[in-house]
Amino acid sequence: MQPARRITLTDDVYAAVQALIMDHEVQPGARINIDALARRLAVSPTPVREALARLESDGLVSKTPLVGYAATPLLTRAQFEELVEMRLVLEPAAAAKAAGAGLDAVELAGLRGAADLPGPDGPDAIAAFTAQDARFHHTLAELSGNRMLHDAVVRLRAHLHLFRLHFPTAHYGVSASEHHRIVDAVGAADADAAAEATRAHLTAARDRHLPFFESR
Amino acid sequence: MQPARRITLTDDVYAAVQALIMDHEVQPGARINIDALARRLAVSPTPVREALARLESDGLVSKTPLVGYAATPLLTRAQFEELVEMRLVLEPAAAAKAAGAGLDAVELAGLRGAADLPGPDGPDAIAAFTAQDARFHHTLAELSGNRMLHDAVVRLRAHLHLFRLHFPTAHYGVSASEHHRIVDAVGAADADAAAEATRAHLTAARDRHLPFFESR
DNA sequence: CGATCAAAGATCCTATAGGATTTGCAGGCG
DNA sequence: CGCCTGCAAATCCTATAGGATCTTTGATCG
Repeated sequence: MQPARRITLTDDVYAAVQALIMDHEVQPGARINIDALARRLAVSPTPVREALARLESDGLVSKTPLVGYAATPLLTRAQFEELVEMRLVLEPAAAAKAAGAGLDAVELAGLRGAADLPGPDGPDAIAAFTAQDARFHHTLAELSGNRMLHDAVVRLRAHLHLFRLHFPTAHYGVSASEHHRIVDAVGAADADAAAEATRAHLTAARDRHLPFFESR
Repeated sequence: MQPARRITLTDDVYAAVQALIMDHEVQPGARINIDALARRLAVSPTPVREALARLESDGLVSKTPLVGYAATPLLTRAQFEELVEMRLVLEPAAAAKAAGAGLDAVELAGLRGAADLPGPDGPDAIAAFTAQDARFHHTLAELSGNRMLHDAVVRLRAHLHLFRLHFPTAHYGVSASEHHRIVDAVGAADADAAAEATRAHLTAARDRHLPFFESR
């Protein structure tokens, strides 16, 4: 049995700062004061610095020497296109591998459960939607059986999450049916269909998000 | 003109530790003492700790709380297979995008120059071979025009480099012709041929490396 | 002879203090 | 009126010291 309690402050700080950025409590592009953050979290600057170094690798903050850290600015349209391209490379491949992996009933049920998305009711509907959508794509990547592939997908999700929360007009319910098409193909062990369904979902999602860039 | 002098110790330490691991001056799996490393590099533990945090994100070291850091152990056969799978997802896509990007003569010449590989003569022939091979795949990923794709490929190279140096029987000259097939396809702006040539190269390289696992 | 327990050593983790650098603003000059 | 120079404040960066934890070694008991 593990202690279940966090042992290192660094991990706590890492999670806290990640949440801060994800929830836009610190605006994109805003500078991050190490000392202030340390006081706010009631820890010393050292673990803060360590956590920020890890977050820099994840691309959530950027560091300029002798100046400080800053939250990564919002994605430009070009970067967004790159992100979609990258997802189109990774996620169809993950879906295909999951389809060919011979999943058992439990794994398939878990994926199917993650495919459903919450409706537009309730508080924090946007956050709930985003979290559940992330869970589905995470699970799909995990079921590919390739850990490196999974990690790469998770890495990208951070950026997408960041982007979406800032343009909160999510499209409830639209993605769910597309998700289920993917699940069905995976369940049928049809690798080509799974990849194709994933491609269709990603391009559709891309087109849904694209209008947000018109206003900038 | 840049100061050319080190601005942050952390970056220097990061590079130094990376080199230490890449050159196997610290054995895979060996523990890394923070204080000893700080003394060796003549810096304080703080920047060392910061650099190690970044290296952990890169997967070159692993941390166990209250115990310390350790160099990542050698790839198991399963992990090696995963790595190849991952490369088969990323690099053909990168080659295809490079082929469709309409490269100018300068860029194409740079890629062609990187495709040649040094012969088995001279000191540090293995290191030279590995470095040049890395440079080719690096350049190819960069010419895809997608920064995220490029970063992902670079991230994987670290692991492969680690693996190869430990099994130093490289296959000089074999890869070069395969490299040139890729360059030709990219130069002809034939995306499908570029992807296929890259796939062929990667699977061939995989088969060349596979025998090393028999003896373990 | 093997296993268990205890204590010493080493190491990591955290906190605090001082030096160096950048940034912002005020004042003077062209 | 605009631009530049100098100063002050804030911030980051580095170094050092102390507390907590794990690992290891040695001795003792079954």
